[in-house]
Amino acid sequence: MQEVTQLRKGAQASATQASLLDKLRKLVLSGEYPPGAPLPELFLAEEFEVSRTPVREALKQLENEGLVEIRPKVGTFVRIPTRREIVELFQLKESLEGLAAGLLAKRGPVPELEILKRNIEESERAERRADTAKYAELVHEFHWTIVQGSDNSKLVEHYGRLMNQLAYHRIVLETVERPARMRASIREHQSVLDALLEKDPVGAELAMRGHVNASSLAASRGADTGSVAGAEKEA
Amino acid sequence: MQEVTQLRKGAQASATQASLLDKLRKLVLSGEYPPGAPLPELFLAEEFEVSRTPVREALKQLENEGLVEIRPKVGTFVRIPTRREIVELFQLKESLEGLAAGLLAKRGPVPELEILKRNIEESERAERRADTAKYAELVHEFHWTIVQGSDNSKLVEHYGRLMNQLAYHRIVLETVERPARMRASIREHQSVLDALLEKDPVGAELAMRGHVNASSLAASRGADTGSVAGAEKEA
DNA sequence: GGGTGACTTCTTGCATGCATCAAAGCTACG
DNA sequence: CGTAGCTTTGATGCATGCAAGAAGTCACCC
Repeated sequence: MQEVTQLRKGAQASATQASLLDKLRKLVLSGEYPPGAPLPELFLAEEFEVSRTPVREALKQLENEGLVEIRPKVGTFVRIPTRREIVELFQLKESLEGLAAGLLAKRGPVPELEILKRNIEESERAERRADTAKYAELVHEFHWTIVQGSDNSKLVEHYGRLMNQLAYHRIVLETVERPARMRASIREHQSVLDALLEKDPVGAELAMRGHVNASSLAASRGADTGSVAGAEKEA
Repeated sequence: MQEVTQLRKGAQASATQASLLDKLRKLVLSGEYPPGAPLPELFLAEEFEVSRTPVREALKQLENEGLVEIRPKVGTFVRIPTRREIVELFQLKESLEGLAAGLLAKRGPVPELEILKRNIEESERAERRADTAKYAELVHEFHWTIVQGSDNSKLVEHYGRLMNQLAYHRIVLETVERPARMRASIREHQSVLDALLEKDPVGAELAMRGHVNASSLAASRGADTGSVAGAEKEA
């Protein structure tokens, strides 16, 4: 089957570049390559059946996104975010999501509000069923809906970068924070939505920030289970 | 220890690479290559006496920073930020600087406060002398001092990316907004500092946001210089 | 036995050749 | 005169060769 790919290599054209970056990002974010793991260009090149050049470019991009660290003449490694960085990112998250909520509130009646309403209803059902997986997915959707509803592409862009770096800790959030805070979290989502429906930007921003802050606190408290691999030691 | 690694991230990378990126960025930001101008790899390679490879990597980075646009198989061009993006970026700026001011206020007595105090004093002198160049520099310093004083490296990082994209409009701010708003702006700086001295995070954040917002309004009002090259055609 | 030095190996960094593709220009035809 | 299709051109995208540097290894000397 690979033969076909080989033969058609020319026809794939630009698909290579973007998809390679996506694949690599996914592998890093999913923990397939754990923090601290080396990512040799040649290895990846063979793995994905391309030459070192596109792999190299993808790695550079990932470095820029804060997901890997390139040490010149040494190698590329999956980055280990420090505890401090996590806290910093959560502070940013609070601010950006607050901004998003405020902007969305100013937009008046938009389809996003209906989506959020349904999201909360579904969340309540998931909570009653104790379906934490579904619940986690819904929470993720809720936050992204608000950010994208801000109608500010630059905000979405920065938020995306931020969330990529927090992707690891989303796992923590979903396994530690969620079960304990489900009820409270849903209530907070509801107050955000209430403020949005009343077109109250200040209220929406404050509600959102309060919610994110509460989640973050719970998350970083629970994050003391960290240190995935023993690669925490730095030279 | 990890801090050191962190800090070096931007600075390192085999002298050629980093300096090449800096040079290119500077040329784009300064307007040496105006918006819409093509940036052929080969041309730049000869210009800087390196091969296409490092040029290519630098351009990719600049694309990631939002300064250039790479159209596959066509070429790389200096990016023209749309009016809308400018507005979006100013919204982000307000939020991030507000966050920074709040965080700085929480930090208690730090050397930054003294720096800000002196900055305002100097600004007043510059204003009396009608020295707009010096004044512009001081304003820039004031804002950056607060952001860096937030002691949040991720915030600094995102803010830097943002300001790079606004670099063009800094010129507008400095030529249009400044002269008209000098007095008001200084007063606003003073109220930010007052809140900081009182360790009032909420007050500091609000003062900062009010100030940024006022500046942004003035700036976008004056920014009607848009549509530079004719490459604006949309599909 | 401990430490120092050169070496080996593995990795990246850069240069360059070739294939590919988008767009502009030209030709021929309706 | 206009337009469709072909050709030419110029740029990127990718592959690959080569050199340089950083770590770890091993032998050798004290």
